Amino acid sequence: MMPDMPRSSQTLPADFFDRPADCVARGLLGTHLVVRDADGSVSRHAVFETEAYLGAHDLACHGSKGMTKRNAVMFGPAGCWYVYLCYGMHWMLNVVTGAEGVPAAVLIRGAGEFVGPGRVTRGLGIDKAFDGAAAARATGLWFDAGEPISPRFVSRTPRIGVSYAGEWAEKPLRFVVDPAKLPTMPQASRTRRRKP
DNA sequence: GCAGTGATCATA
DNA sequence: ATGATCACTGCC
Repeated sequence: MMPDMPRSSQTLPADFFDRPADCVARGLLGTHLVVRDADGSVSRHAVFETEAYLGAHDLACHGSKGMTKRNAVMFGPAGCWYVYLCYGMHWMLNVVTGAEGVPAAVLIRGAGEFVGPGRVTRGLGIDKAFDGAAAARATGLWFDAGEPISPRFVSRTPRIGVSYAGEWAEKPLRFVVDPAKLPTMPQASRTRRRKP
């Protein structure tokens, strides 16, 4: 290991993702999504919102319908990108988790200035070209470790847009770094409501 | 509140 | 070949 490499620039290894998706989704909060553009410049975006899709038994997970051409990478090794088009317009960025054969992944819903999964990919120029690639420096899109986020700043809610999934729609598998709970980041002007 | 948008998948 | 279905966003 490089002796002077700061922790914040350590690339998350593939085995970071070889865990249940909810563990990975929680663990990704506070890490940095890093993208290298064509000109070699690199930008970093702190992850603040994720969702876990647990596997074949999770009725909100694409993998619960069996393997198709679209979702095949979910069944592959952990640490690969799963990117698909939603509603004909929005690319969804996921990272595959867990053992091979288990169709699980984590959706990146918010990072840096980008609020919402479609805005993350649009802002970072991510599309189908990354589908199936490894989350690693070599592919130009990866995660670096960041400052760990204390549990007191993390909220869990049901996942967005999966109401078709029965009881699975209600499971608290969305993870959010709640800006209202962060003492170091003044958010008052953004969150304050107009007085009646 | 709801239209836009097009790949994907099941059905035939 | 056809139709339903979307892990969403932006404007009404």
